[in-house]
Amino acid sequence: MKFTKDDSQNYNCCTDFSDSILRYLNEDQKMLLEVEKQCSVHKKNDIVYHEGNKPHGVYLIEQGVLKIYKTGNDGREQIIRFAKKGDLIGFRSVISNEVLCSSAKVIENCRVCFISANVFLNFVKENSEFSMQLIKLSCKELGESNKFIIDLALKSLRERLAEVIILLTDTFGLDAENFIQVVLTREDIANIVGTATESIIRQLSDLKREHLIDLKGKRIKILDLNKLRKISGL
Amino acid sequence: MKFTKDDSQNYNCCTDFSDSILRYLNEDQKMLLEVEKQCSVHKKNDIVYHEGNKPHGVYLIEQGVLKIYKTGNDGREQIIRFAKKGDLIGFRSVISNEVLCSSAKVIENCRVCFISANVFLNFVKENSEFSMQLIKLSCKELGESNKFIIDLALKSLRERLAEVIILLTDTFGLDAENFIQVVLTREDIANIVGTATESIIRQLSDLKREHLIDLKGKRIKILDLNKLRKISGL
DNA sequence: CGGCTCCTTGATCAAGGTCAAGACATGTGG
DNA sequence: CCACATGTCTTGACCTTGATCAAGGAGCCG
Repeated sequence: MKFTKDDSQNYNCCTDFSDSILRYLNEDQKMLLEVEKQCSVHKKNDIVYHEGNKPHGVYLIEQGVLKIYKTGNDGREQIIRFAKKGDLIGFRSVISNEVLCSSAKVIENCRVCFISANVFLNFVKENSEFSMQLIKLSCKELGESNKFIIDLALKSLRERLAEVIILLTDTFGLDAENFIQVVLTREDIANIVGTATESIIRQLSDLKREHLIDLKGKRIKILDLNKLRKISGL
Repeated sequence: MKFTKDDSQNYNCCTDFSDSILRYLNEDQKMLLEVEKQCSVHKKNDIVYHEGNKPHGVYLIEQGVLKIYKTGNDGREQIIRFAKKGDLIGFRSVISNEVLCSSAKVIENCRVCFISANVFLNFVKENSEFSMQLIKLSCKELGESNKFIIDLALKSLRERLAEVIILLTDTFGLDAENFIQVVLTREDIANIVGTATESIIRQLSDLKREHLIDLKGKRIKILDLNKLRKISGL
């Protein structure tokens, strides 16, 4: 389990919360946060937190991409979702005061801002607007998780892969050439879709053969989003 | 879509909130609730709410059992969880102000207490203790949903069935003869586990042959909970 | 009794998992 | 810069799991 922490903590980061839930903190809380926050930098494959451990606090993603996943008994991992700039992670376990039920691993080098459990819980207790927004956030995530359950239970591999490609497109956007702006291994994709790496490779080349996507190494280029949407059953 | 509503609404029900999240309401709110609540009785197979509709409010289960499920494109349904006495359902959609993402159907005749969206949202806004508890509740459900995703993605049919039997035991308890105190069709069980009815029947008779459970009609008798736990991989 | 619904079993089949081998790419140390 | 090692991708062959289809049985109720 690798863990890298940059020494230069608490340099001037996280000063802009405008696109995160922290924008709902009041002025006093924002000032407190400036003092209490602990920023750090993590490299690809670093593990920011690991399931089974006690949560020490929450993390706001300043920059970069992480995967949030759980590991099964046989070691296979299932990716639950991704976190990127502006996302708050780790609050579920802090709120419900349970051990962490998932791990967070860096996919693209990132900068995160740590807020200790105490400080965070006080923010929630003392600020009804913030707590309302946090309920909304957890309800939104709950809705997404429930949708995920349906997908896994009721959809075929092909349908799920099409849906994941759309999800990645929505989450990370496309560049000028219509490539999805994130680089994942085939194994990562398999671990989102919930299948074997080889199966993903076969399904991807099917989609390429049908001219719905194109493949350049690990990068995926979107050719026909509408047909993908149709396949995914949305 | 059947829907039965007893005429005798608002008879003396729901006076005891001691085992539900509504116990965190303050005295004023409890009084308001007495005026605002709308109680009703629903028979087996009634649909209390249906996915895709706008949510009008939340429901507290006074008595009985419901299944919370989603329907796939091909009509197959996936049960997400059950609700019983003391459970609050429908709040996710009310909070995030989206259409209902699941349906609720009666499995055992039940009495529910309806609280309109407006009244409920005011409860949340005005009472920080209540809102804190609601965050906890939704985080707890989020944790369970995430666990469900792993099960579906990483576990075999046999493992999942063992886990569901344990879940049913924990949720509904055992009677004096060790029968699980809920009656589900084989199809219902299949729709929790996420598989076909016939597959469930085969797996159930395997477990019976191994003397881990016994079957009397629809009723399931627990013979060896420890081995079931072992199989489920918990 | 006849008409439901639900359960059960057997036969067959397809989707996707697993294993093995090779290709390609990337990175590292000498 | 090369040689090597490592990680990832790809393909083919094969096999297992569980889905589907079909038919019959059991229980229940008007």
